[in-house]
Amino acid sequence: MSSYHHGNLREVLVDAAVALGREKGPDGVVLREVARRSGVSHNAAYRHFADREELLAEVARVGHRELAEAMRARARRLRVKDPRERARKRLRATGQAYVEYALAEPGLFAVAFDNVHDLGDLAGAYQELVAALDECEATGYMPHDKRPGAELTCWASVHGFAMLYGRGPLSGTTKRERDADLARLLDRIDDSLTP
Amino acid sequence: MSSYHHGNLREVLVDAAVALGREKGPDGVVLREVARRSGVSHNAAYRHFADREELLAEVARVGHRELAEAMRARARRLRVKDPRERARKRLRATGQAYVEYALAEPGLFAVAFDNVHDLGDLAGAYQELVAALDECEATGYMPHDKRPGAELTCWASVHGFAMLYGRGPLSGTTKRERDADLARLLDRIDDSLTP
DNA sequence: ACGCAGTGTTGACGCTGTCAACATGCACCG
DNA sequence: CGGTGCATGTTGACAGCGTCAACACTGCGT
Repeated sequence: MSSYHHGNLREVLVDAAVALGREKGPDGVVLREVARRSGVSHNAAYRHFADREELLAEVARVGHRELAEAMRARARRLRVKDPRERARKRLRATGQAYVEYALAEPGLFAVAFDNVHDLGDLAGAYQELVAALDECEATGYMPHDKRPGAELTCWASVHGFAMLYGRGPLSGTTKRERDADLARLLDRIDDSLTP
Repeated sequence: MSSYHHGNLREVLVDAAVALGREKGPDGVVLREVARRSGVSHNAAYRHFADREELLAEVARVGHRELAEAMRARARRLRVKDPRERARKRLRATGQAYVEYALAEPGLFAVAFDNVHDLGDLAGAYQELVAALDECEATGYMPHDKRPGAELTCWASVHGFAMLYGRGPLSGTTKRERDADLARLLDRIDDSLTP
């Protein structure tokens, strides 16, 4: 054993906790299992986190970052010239990335949303949505009177979809059918924001 | 003690479990606490439920019923003559009742959605939504080409709203502001379903 | 009158989060 | 250079949880 004092135990613990969150969701992030996987005694984590809650919050932060990054990455890949068409596609891509992340990482997504209490925690993802909507308005794709509150309606639709198809009552749906349903949802969002 | 054999312990246990679910959500439904509140030893519940999961499923069923009933009650109160206007108001009322139940009973709502695996569990509430949409189509308020998949978009919007404003990142919002946001959401649903 | 199936109880096990007491080793101060 | 204090890791304990096995009571059908 190189050192009794670990050096970067905190980081190792967070990594293990994130792995557990990814695999099994919020209830899978168990302090003693995190310690086991980190090759350290139970209780070692208490030198770095006040309690389980605090470790979970750290895992949640990782989820928030990954979600925001997934949305940003998807927007960056857009190759459209026409400004209005670009704005439209960008809003769509934002929503699609949100749902796809939620379905690809159900465990982390659940942790991320169980441990969020104000909008600031989701600043990254939220600002990506705001930027997409701003572009829709700036290019004239969306009329000004539809702009207020548009974040909420878009977010709610997409978040609800992720919930219903993730661990929810529609989780049994085929991927094929789910994709079609998502496309339709995005169509309706378009309809609701354009004149 | 009137009788060693209780008679209707199962019912008593479910009631206690429902009360706990209402107060503290899914994690609050603790077998031993349910037994304590029912004035019975821990383990008594095992004569009526295979495990905690099975008791939780029963609590969830109560949530499903209450939700469906809240939606039905709201629809029944409608007093509108003009068929198209009636259909419009009914759809609105359905969504509003859904959100209001979720926010009024966050604990039970969470239990209900954590323990649902197929659409059949929510048959009551779902059929209320289907009926409202059918009426929209039948009266010509909604064009036929918008009908397919309309359940999903409506449900997703409203469910996402309930999540975000319930235990989610927007739970800090004023009731006043929340009501305004909900009204706007319902407006957008209207926009997306009408030509 | 009796025995048996249904229902409730007691006690145990291993798991969890958390607290208190103890051990270790690095960094700094004399 | 030698000691010491503080950060960090360990050990052991406790209560609470879900669950299993063994036991106890009770009333029903024969």
